[in-house]
Amino acid sequence: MTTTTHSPARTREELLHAAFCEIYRHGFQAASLSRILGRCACTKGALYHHFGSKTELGYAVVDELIAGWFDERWGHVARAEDTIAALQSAIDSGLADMQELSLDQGCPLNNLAQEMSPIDEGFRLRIAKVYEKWSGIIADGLRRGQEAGTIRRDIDPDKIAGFFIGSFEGSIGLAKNEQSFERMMNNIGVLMEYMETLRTKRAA
Amino acid sequence: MTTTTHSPARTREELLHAAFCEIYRHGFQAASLSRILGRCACTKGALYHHFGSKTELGYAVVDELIAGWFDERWGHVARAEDTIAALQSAIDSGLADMQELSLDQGCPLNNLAQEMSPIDEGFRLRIAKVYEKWSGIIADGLRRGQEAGTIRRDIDPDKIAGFFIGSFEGSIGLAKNEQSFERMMNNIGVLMEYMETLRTKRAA
DNA sequence: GACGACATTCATACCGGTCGGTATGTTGGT
DNA sequence: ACCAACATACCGACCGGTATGAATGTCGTC
Repeated sequence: MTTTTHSPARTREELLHAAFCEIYRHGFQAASLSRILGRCACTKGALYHHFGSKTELGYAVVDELIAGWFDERWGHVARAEDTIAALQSAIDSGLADMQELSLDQGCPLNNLAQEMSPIDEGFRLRIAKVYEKWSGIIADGLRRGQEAGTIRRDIDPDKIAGFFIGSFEGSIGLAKNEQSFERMMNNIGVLMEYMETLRTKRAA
Repeated sequence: MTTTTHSPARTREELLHAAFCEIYRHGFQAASLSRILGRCACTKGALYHHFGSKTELGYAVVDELIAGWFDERWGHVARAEDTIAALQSAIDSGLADMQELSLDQGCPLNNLAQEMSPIDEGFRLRIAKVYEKWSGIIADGLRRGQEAGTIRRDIDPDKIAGFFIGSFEGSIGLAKNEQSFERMMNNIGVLMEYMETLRTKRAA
């Protein structure tokens, strides 16, 4: 079991991580295999042993890395009693990452979505799956609130969930171009103020 | 003055248009000069006569094409009495374009912003200029409304303008990945409902 | 437990194609 | 004669992908 060199799974993970970094910085199309390999000290043989093509490597980054990070950040919303408060706490706890990463480079998922979804159906479907899960968590939470009487019944949870995600991603994208942390916080602040208006008077 | 072939200005415009189309479809980095040239039946000599590099060609697309289109669509908001109604009418009048273009390809400016702003300061500044003008028009309109008593005085026009643009672009981006016109209309609908809450009770 | 057959896990060298960019030639107007 | 406005041919660099071979276990057999 113990090997002097890397285990095969370890090499695969290193490739995935290196690929993600290059894709995050330059986009998928402009991320060259040689730079990815240089970043993790692997060779092309290792890459094409674990992945059939550059595209499949990109797919794996979405499925195995990015999708997991979204679960880490937003998963607890699914088990929270107060959905709106849970969204706020997810934002607050990710604030450090957002200041140092999202502000410069944006959201990895949104970057890929904007670049690849119109030209590669495989990327589009994989990205859509992540968005659907995220959206479903929020919508379900709002529905639970409606049943519990804490969220207004005259709003459509699916619409609101889509609006939240769209506004959230749009705010990161705008702030990234403006290089303004203040812009990002302002926009998210307005968004969360709006979310608060979805509570029933009884809940407030 | 009359020439049998193209005038120099005409050739330049054709290059700009072809470059925009390729950049819009594939992104700036993946837009190859050979495909751009094939699209407008020009040669590399013509391109490098009018533009110093591929990057300068891209800059010109932002400055001379995209910026102008934003003025066409949103410029009238600057002269409108009811800013929120003017935003709604700008959306309504652009609905056809949004259904056939934005839904598949997204917003040209936002696409470029997400791809290029982190890796090329020249792009970032040119794109920021367009966003600032757009944002300024909306914020100024809201300020006029505040002075006239039709817009609530407890809101910050600059914050709201940034939120509007972020949500708007985010909604287009989300709908583009989901390929759902309904998602886009839902999100913009929620956004405009929120904008309506910015009116004073007197104005409503 | 020694040994050979086999599969896994890579490393190296190389491929044709395309990239952005340039050097030089040609043409038409003034 | 001169210069703007191109057209053509060509360049080295780099791209994604492949062919081949070398280690390194893995496992059945005796």
